[in-house]
This record gives sequence, structure tokens and C-alpha cells, in this order.
Amino acid sequence: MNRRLTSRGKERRRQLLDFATQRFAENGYHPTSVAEIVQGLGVGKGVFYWYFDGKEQLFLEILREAQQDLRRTQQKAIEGVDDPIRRVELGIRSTMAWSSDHAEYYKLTQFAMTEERFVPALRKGQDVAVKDIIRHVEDGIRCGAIRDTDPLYIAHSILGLTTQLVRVFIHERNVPPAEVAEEAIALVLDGIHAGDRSSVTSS
Amino acid sequence: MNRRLTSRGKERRRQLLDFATQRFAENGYHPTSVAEIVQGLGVGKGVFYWYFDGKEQLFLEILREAQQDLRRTQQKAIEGVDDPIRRVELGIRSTMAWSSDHAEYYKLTQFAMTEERFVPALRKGQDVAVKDIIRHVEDGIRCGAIRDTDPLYIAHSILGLTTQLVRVFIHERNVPPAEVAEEAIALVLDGIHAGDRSSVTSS
Amino acid sequence: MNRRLTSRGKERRRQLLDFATQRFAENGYHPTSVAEIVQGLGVGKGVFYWYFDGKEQLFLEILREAQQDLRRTQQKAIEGVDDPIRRVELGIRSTMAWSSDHAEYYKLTQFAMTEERFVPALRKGQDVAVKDIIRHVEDGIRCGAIRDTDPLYIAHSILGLTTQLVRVFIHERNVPPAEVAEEAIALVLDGIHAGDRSSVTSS
Amino acid sequence: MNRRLTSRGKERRRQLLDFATQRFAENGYHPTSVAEIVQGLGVGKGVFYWYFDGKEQLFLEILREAQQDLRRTQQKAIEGVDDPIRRVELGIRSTMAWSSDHAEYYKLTQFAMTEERFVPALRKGQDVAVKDIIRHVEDGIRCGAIRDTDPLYIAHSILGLTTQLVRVFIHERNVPPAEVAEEAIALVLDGIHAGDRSSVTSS
DNA sequence: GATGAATGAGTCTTCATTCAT
DNA sequence: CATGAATGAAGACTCATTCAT
Repeated sequence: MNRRLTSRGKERRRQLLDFATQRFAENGYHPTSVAEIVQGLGVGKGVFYWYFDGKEQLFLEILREAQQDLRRTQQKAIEGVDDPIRRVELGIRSTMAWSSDHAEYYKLTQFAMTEERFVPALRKGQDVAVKDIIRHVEDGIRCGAIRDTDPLYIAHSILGLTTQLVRVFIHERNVPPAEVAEEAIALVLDGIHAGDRSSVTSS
Repeated sequence: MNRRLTSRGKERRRQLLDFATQRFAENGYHPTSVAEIVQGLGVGKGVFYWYFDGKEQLFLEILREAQQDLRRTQQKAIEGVDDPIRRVELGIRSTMAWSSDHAEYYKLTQFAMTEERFVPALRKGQDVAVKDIIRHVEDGIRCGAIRDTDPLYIAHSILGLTTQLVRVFIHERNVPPAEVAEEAIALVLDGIHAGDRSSVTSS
Repeated sequence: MNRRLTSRGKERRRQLLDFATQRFAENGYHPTSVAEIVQGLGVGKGVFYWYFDGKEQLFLEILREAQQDLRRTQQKAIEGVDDPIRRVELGIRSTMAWSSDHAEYYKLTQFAMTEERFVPALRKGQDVAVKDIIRHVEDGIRCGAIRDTDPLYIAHSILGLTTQLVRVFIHERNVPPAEVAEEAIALVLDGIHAGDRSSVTSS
Repeated sequence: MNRRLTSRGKERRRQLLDFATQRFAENGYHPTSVAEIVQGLGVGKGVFYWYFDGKEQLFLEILREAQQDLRRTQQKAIEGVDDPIRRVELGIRSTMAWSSDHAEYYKLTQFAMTEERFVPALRKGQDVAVKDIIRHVEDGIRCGAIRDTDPLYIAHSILGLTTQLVRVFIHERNVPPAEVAEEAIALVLDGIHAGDRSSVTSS
């Protein structure tokens, strides 16, 4: 299925990818049929199978693309920044911004976790994200800015907290991502305890 | 479908509920067919439709039961405890313990979020959970133990962080729930910043 | 797919088997769709998949049944006969009679040979047939009634000659099987050379 | 579709014919798609439909070519030979040799018989073959070398026997064609009865 | 001559649900 | 209560064929 595509072909492929993403996110993976996707673009059924091996492969491709895109965004955000705490902050901020722009992706990930066959693809992406965070956390521990706790716990805590706030505040309540990011960062850095140590004052 | 059931009937119903939960969690909701469920119990298809209106209603019922059970567990854990911080701690701890015992439930929730028709049922449960946490948080703010931040953010942060650690450490890595709870509580209370203010000392 | 069937179920299964055999023989395996088969019986599509795993398995089942039935017929025909030449004769005769009654089967075999996935099932049946003939031929050689040639060649020669005459004379030209059998036996026993050694005079 | 072709065009056509023959023989007619054929040659779909009206016509063409080629081979083999028995022998021998070189063709014929639309083309070829043999047989009967039996039976017996031995011994067991021809001729001429009348002594 | 793209009817198969017994 | 049987809409996917470029 590694066809060489003309520019028109690439465009079609993109259309399918985008439309399918939208439908999967709105309706769910199973309730969205291939027929629905091609009808949405007003093309014949064969077109779908010209560009993809099948529904499952299409879904995996969507996941892969999203993970790549998010990561690229994060990397760009922390480029040239040395302070580990600051890198964590920027990572959270860019994730919030990206998530706000790619609302669809959240549900897709959510769903992917519920069927064994999609889990590996997902785990791959999460492992990368975790490794990225861990690197900053370890730097932070080394220079005394971050408490000496298992970085794996910290990484997953950040991931989980961020993900949940994205869903509830950005997607469900349309709070501006920058605002949500502030709160997330505050909680990540200092927890809920009172007695602020004057930490965050970014952006 | 509110049949009055004999005790044998109740048992059957429970078997169906449990077996379906297990299959849904392992295989996913859609890939698990009613046929598979009844075959797993070695009964005819009629049995299923005798006890349930259909597959969808069965799933909703599973969701409802799980939410109820978790909540009951949490309530029992904090019964008679006044300190709000302590109540949050106990909530996290009991959630971890319950999640460890009900691994299947996580995926079901995950999936339910991806299809519009299941979201309302889900939201209902989460709203209750959030309200519970918020109550403790507000008490904590009032008595100065918790930083004065929007309790909603705090509640969802706790929920997201807890959920993620449960999945990764309890379900994927089989870390004992008590241990994971320690870490979760530490992070929730004090964040990742260095400079511990002598907070938690586990039960 | 080893369902326990009620007598009504067994009947349905037989209907499907018989109707499919007929359509496969008339139209060919591929041109005959499952839809056509179930429509022919005026039942829903699900019925087919209730009784069979799929089209391919159905076809294999038909082959197996036919081979079994033919063999049983042959065995019955030579039961209690000792003379090997006579046994060969009776084998040919009963084959001709059976083939005349089961015209459909010929084409199915024909087709099965052309797709790799059906060949094993076919070979199994032919191996049995060849072994049966070889046994008689070896007896014949031992008692001096049959020329001392590799029995494998003889067996396959008989098989090939018989099969061809069945097709052309019984199926295409409607010659009575008994008559075709006479000719086949004469040719098998004495070849085409002139100078008859007064062999066959049976039935 | 009687295009005038350049020499390059003729070559392309031949490539398609040969590759399709191979695939049809290996995989079967239906399971082999036009897409597969053109991909195998690394050309576009248009090429196929430039040279052929469609898949069916291509198949018929393959059939026709093979029959022609086999016949030409047989004719050349018996050229100038007068003895009818000898002519039958040489026919069998050349058929075996040709079949050994064109293993693919057997399955194609086999398949063609199973679909009504291909039968006429096939019958045409077989009729010619039968007529050829009958001519020799009649000569043989006239000069007293062949037993006075319906030549049609004899012709088909020879055909059936030869075909089967080709399949089993040449194609399945890789016995040299000359050797198989010996056995075939012996059985055709003298049958299986003991008491050889000193017939064949191979070329 | 040749290609990539498109078509869409048609294929096999699944499955939630119903129902006679 | 329970079962085997039946339904049929819907699903994913295939493929011979056509056509603009």
C-alpha cells in the first residue's frame, strides 16, 4: 500500500484522513462505516481502498500522525530552553494549545485504549512522551529544582493531570488553553497544599 | 425490564453482567457479541433478552453499578474523618484499592467516553465524584490547609492524576495500590517542586 | 461449528448442502454466491452461517460427503467377491452407476483441482480410491491374472479412463452406465489391441 | 480488439498472456485478479485493456493457443508415419512430452470445464483431438491391428488414461515423460490382463 | 501507448434481535 | 424460563472495467 501518489492523489488521501478523523471523533470508530466516509466525500467506495489497506490501518495512521504532530509541536516549544522546570512548563503549555486545536484527537486516543489491537500503537506514542518528560525531570532533580521522586511517577502524573484538564476544561468547557495551562502548571509544581513558595510567574 | 426475579434468576443476571464486563474489558464493546456472551455461559440467546433489553442497556447497567460501588467504597473509607486533607488522601487510597480490584472497569469507562450515547451516563458518575472531592477541597481551603485555587481544577487534577497512575502502575505494572497511592498523594499535595514541607506520613 | 441440531435443523442443513451442490455444479463455485443459495431456499442469509462456517467449508463438506458416498457404494458392490479381476470390474461398474446418479459431483471435483486450497481434500479422496484399486491389482498380479506392472500406474490408468468415459458418455451423451461400464472394462482388461483373449462376459 | 501491433506491442501481449497463464494455473482463474496480473508485470491497468477485451477473453485466448500448440506438436510427431498403432503411440508420447513442458495448461483446462461459458471453447479443442485419434483407430481396425470396438470409446479411453497419468506421474511425481509414456502405451495397447502378446518395444 | 485514479455493483460475513416450540 | 433457529440490515472489502490526462 505504498503507492506513489500524484499531487491529486495526495490531496485525496488527506481528505479521507481528515474526514475520517472527524467522523471517528464524533461518532466513534465502530459506528462510523467506510461507506459513510466515502459518501461524505462524494466518492466511490473503491477510492478508500485505493489509498488505505482498510479501516483499521486508516485509524492507526491517524493515531500515528497525531502523535507525531503533537511531539513536533512540543519540541519546537522547548527548543533552546535550558531550565528543566521551564521545559516542563512549556511542554504543558504547548500540549494544551495543540489539544485545543485538535479536539478530535482526544476521543480517538480514548477509544484506541479500549481495543487490544490499537493499544501497541498508542503505547508507542505514550512511551515517547513519557521519555521526553522524564528527561526534563531528571535534569530537574539533578540541579535540585525537582523533588527526588521516581521520575516515572512524576511523568505519568503530569500526563494524567494534563490530559484530564484538557478534556474537561478545554474540550468540555471551552476555557482558553493558556488559562488551563496556568492552573495545570501551578498544580504540577506545587500540589494543592497551601503555603505557596512563589513559584510560577511565567508568560 | 424490571422483572421480579427468583434468586436463581438474580444469579443468572449477575453471571451475565460479570461475564459481559470481562469480555467488554478484554475485547472491547463492539467486538464482543451477544452470542459470545451467552455462549460463554453455555446458555441460549433467549436468556440474555430475558434479563436485559439489549446490549446497550446491559452496558449502561454495568457502568452504573461500577460507579455506585466505587462511590460506596470511597464513602466508607472517609466515614468519620474530619480533616479535609486526610479525606482527600483516603479518597485516593480507596480509589486505588478499588481500581486494583476492578481492573476491567477502567477500559469500560474509557470506551464509554468515545460514543455520544454513553457519555451522559458517564458524566453523571463523574459529576458525583467531582462534587465529592470539591466538598473536601472547599473545606480545606476554608480551614487554610489547601491553597485557594478553583476547586474544580483541583478536583479534576486529582482525578486525572489518579486515573493515569492507576492505569500505568497498578494495571500495567502491577505495583501494589498502597504504594502507588503514596506517590499520588505526595504529588497531589506538594507537586513536583523540591523543598518538602513535611506533608504526608502514610497511614 | 459442531452445533447440536434438531431434526428440523438437520433437514435445513441437508437442503443447503443439496441446493449448493446443484448450483456449484451448474454455475461453478465462484459464480454461485451465498446470496443465491439462501434465496433459492427462500431463507435469510444468516441461516447459511448458522449451519456452515462459510462458503469454502461448505464446499469441502460437499466433496467429503461425495467421496464417502461413492466409496461406500463401491465397497458394497465388491463385498464378498474374491476374484481380483471381478473386483476391479465391479468397482468400475458401481462407479459408473454412482456417477450416473450423481452427475453434479464430477464438475465439483474438476473445479476443486484448480484451486490449491481444495486440492488436499481431493487428494485425500483419490488416495483412498487408488489404494482400493491397488489392493485388487496386487492380488491379481499375485495370482497371475494381472500383468506384472507397477500397480500405481494401473490404478491411475483405470481411474483416468473411467473418469473420462463417465464424463463423455454418461454425462454428455446419456449412454446407460452399464453399457459404458462394459466398454471400460474391456479396454481396461485387454487394451485396444486386436486378438481378444475371451475375457469379459459379465452381467 | 484486432489491433495491429508493433513488435514491442506483440511482446507486451505475450508477456501478459504468459504471466496470466502462470497465475491462473497457480491460483485459479477467479482468485487471480487483473490487478495482480498487471502488477506482476509492473505496468498500468490500461495496458491490459489495450491488448485484451477483458479477463474472460484473455482466458479463452490462452486456451485456444495451448490447444493449437499441442496439436501442432502431435502432428509433427506422427508426420510421415503410416502404421496406425505407431501413430497412436507417437501421439501419446508427444502429448506426454508437451504436457511435461506445459504443466500449467492442465489446470486451466480442468477449470474451463467447470464453467458453462468456457465449455464450448474447450469442446472444440477436444473434438479435434478425438477426431485425430479416431482416424488412427479406424485405420488400425481396418488393417486388423486394433480390436473392432467403437472408436469413440477407444479415443476417449486413451485421452482419459493419458491425461490422468500425465497429472499424477509427470506433474505430481516428476517422473520423466518418456517413462510414463511407456506405461501408458502398454496399458492402452494390451490392458491390464496378464499374457503379454509381445507388443511395444519403446523408441 | 500508458498511467493512476475512480467507479459501484457485488461478495462474503456478522450480529442484534425476535420467535416458535 | 430456555433453546435452537431464523431474520435481514449492515458491514468491510474486492474487482472488472472505464477514463482523464
